[in-house]
Amino acid sequence: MSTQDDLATSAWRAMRTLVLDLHDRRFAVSDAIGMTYLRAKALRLLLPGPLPMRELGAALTTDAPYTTVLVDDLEERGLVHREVNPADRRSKLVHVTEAGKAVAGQADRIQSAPPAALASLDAETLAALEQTLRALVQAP
Amino acid sequence: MSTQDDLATSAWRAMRTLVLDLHDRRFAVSDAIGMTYLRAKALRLLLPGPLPMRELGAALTTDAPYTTVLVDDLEERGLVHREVNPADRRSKLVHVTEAGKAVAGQADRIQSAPPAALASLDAETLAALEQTLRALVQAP
DNA sequence: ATTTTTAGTTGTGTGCCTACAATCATTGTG
DNA sequence: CACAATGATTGTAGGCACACAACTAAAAAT
Repeated sequence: MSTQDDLATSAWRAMRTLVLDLHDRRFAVSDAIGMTYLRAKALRLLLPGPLPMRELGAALTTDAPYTTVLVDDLEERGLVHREVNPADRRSKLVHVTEAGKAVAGQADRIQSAPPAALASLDAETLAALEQTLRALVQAP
Repeated sequence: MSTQDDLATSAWRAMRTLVLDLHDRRFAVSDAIGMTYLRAKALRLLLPGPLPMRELGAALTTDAPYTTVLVDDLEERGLVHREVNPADRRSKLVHVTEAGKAVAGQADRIQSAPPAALASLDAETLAALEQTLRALVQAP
């Protein structure tokens, strides 16, 4: 049982090392698109559909005032626009513009490009890895 | 070939989601030990042995001036101390104190605790995952 | 021996993010 | 209707990390 825990810890440590140390893409992303990682994350979150300010802030773990600042900036860049929520005129829905989608896609392409060593695993190993990881993401 | 790339991208995305979104421990760490994640990282880097300021800064990707500020802070907290490098009296070796080791250990325990779903994988799947991830970390 | 290079420090300025208080408009509740 | 609660905004203050310039001390190069 101790071995099981040790293996899990080792696997988790390796995963963290890969993502945080060996292949951290945050610098590359903000460098390529000329804005901070948080702004890129906001655009990414808006891709599936518009969100009210409040929900966007919750997803970014930013408080309401800073969410306003952030969306102001994205709006000035033409990547996003606000619309009053017809269901509740207090709230505003944030939509991504076409330009915003382009930037989000660019950021996603950089972030999601797998490390060379991962891409060149043999087919079976890769398939098994992918399946296990996907299950872990889905897990409760 | 396209499938191989897709699998690699999917695996990489899942890994990033796990580490960055679902099980980000940076808040928990800095909250528990009362200092920023970067300071905790510095302590962790010094665990295997003392490092000159320059190498520590390189490992943290901080420039020389900020490395000084950072080590000043850790030294005031009693977690670290400087000694002139006997081999080159220009440079200083940063050592972790016993108190520093305790804090680093605490941080590491929080960071390295694997998610429940990972720890409860069946033995074969976990062993295969661990082996693959460890190979990826070692890869050039 | 003079010059150049390297390691570290001090000081200054700046950007991003966080936190909190106060305000306005709109919605829900007694 | 009066009142409280909610969504968003404006303003302010602070910490962390980053970047640049200038300086001291020691080592290396010529």
